[in-house]
Amino acid sequence: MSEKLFVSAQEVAERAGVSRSAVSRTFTPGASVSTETRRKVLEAAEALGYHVNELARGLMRNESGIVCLIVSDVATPYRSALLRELTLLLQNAGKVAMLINTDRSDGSVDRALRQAIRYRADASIMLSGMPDKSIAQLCLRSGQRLVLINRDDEQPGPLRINLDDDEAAGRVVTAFVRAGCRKLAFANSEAGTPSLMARERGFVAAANALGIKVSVERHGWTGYEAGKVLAQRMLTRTERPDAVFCATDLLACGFMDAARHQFSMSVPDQLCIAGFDDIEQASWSSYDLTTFAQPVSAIASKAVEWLSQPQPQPQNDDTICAQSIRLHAELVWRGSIRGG
Amino acid sequence: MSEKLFVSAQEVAERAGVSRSAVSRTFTPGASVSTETRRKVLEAAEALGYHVNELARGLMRNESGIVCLIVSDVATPYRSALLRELTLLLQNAGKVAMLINTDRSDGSVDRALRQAIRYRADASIMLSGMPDKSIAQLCLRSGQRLVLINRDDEQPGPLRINLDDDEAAGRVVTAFVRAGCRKLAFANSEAGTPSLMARERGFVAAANALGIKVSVERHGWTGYEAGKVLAQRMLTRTERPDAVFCATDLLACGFMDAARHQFSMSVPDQLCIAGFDDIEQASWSSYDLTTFAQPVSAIASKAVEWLSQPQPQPQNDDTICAQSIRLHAELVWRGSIRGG
DNA sequence: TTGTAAGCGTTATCAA
DNA sequence: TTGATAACGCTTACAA
Repeated sequence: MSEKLFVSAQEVAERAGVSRSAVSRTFTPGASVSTETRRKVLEAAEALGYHVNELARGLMRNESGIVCLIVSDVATPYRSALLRELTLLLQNAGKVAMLINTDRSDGSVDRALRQAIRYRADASIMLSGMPDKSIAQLCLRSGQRLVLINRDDEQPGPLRINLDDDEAAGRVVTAFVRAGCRKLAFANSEAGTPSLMARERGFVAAANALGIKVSVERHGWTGYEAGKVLAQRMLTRTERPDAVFCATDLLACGFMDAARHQFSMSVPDQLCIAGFDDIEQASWSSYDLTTFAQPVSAIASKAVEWLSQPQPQPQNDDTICAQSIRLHAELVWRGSIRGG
Repeated sequence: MSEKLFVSAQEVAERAGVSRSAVSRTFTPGASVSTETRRKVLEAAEALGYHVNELARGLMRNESGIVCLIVSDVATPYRSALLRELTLLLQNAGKVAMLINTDRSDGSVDRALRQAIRYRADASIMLSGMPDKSIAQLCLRSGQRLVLINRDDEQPGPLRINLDDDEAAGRVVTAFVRAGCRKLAFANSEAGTPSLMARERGFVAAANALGIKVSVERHGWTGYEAGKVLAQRMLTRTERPDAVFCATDLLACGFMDAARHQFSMSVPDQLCIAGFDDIEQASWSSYDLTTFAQPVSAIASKAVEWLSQPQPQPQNDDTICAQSIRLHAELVWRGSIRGG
């Protein structure tokens, strides 16, 4: 807006009595400047309140330092925890996070990626949604790196970080059975994201392998309220489950509250419950929920580490060095399953 | 990085058989282009996968479209809710959010603001911390706008959004007294931020006006665990309070859990509790907490609205059109105080 | 309505 | 080590 308000390297150079390139070099790590010129420049810069213009620098270097975080439901405990970790590590790596909110509307994710391209982000990290194949390819062709966290393995993108959801789900079955439960249930949302579905499949498969049938119910969008509704549905049946695995902690909290306060059931005596994510609330005394911990900091550091590496390889247009990382979700034992 | 990967307006112009300025105009709302040229340009752009370079555009226009959100403890329910609202509204206003995480270390906030300057952000919105006066002045002189949410009224910055914390605290006293409570307590953190202290002062003052003494305790950093510790301290005394106002919902949840599960007290029969923020968890059945709602969306829309206004006025260097907005925190009645 | 040309604040190249 | 000079990709007078 309006008249030249920010101080430019030119002005600093004039005041310090050096060339503008001397100023540039002073602020470029690893450039050769004599201590004397450096001192003069820094002094002038300080006095004038000069700060490098990253817009111009990014234009020249073809590297903006910006990393886009594409995410929906930022206010959700698990998402915000991951966000915290990512922004922290990005900052330490000398990058800066641009936050783009998506919703469930059509094209929301694509718009986010286009935004990332317009700002010439060095990379985009997707925590939610699935990008259209063509737009993702455009990102990659443009030299933008793409990281997909807990997204589909089918999705395009050079780095994919996933958990062992299905295998984890199997471990819950073991825990439930060991606690003497035989009437298992799985409470899911209708979101249908790959990780959610993998948990469901893994749970059902492991139970079936033991000759146990699982009643599955899906409702809403992975929130507390949906968990309550699911409980209302499953606990009003003639044959109540004696153990339920909820696809996320938020569902589990809602389920547990409904079971206790609306159906006067005691957890874990009459009903064992397990969740997934290990959000902060899972450890609160009122819930004391047995759950799987998302290795949030491991996820974040894998992602940022990968982004900080120079540039993997020459890039042949199509499958650009796709890489997949599978992390382990640790079971956190608490009081919502009998006989820990 | 490597060879020119992104498509430039130049290339689009060549393909479309027009000048580069025609391309520029096509992507500038309100510029004069004939429908025919526009069509040709859009076609070529689509085919080539062209996207305006906001870095270069920002350089020219002296307006980056970037708004920095400076915040600590992003993963906290209230903060992340505010963050959600802000990013959403900013996007709708055609801006983009840059997220900068601060911590309690010295200079953390100043570093964040310097980052904002380097990226030539149009504005910075501070949800946490207090900027050094000199760096804040630098922002303002540089033409960057500053919004302070729930910060000190003393702090520099042209737009300050605050709540009526002290007045709200007074209303809790009334509610407690009406419920028959006489032994009041206030549970605070050691953070000492202006809004927290205002709640404390308002509560104590209103109680004193009624001839009631308040026991005040401060501990930790406004989290669930701190609430538990505070409960342990205040409930092991010979004279237990019969009502406690916690400075935030997170403290209240911790306090309530400790009271119930460690001291077997019944809420609200033996102990009335109130909180502040109205985080999602406050409405969960296990807590059912009476609290004050932060008018999150009002806060966000006031901030973004103000940013979207052209540019208030000519700006005389020092106190640049400082403006203060005071919003009302509504009491949300739930079950943690008797006799709602 | 269109094209030409001059900047915006950097960094990179290349002599000196 | 230093200083000119040419990019980078865009917008915006100004002239046609």
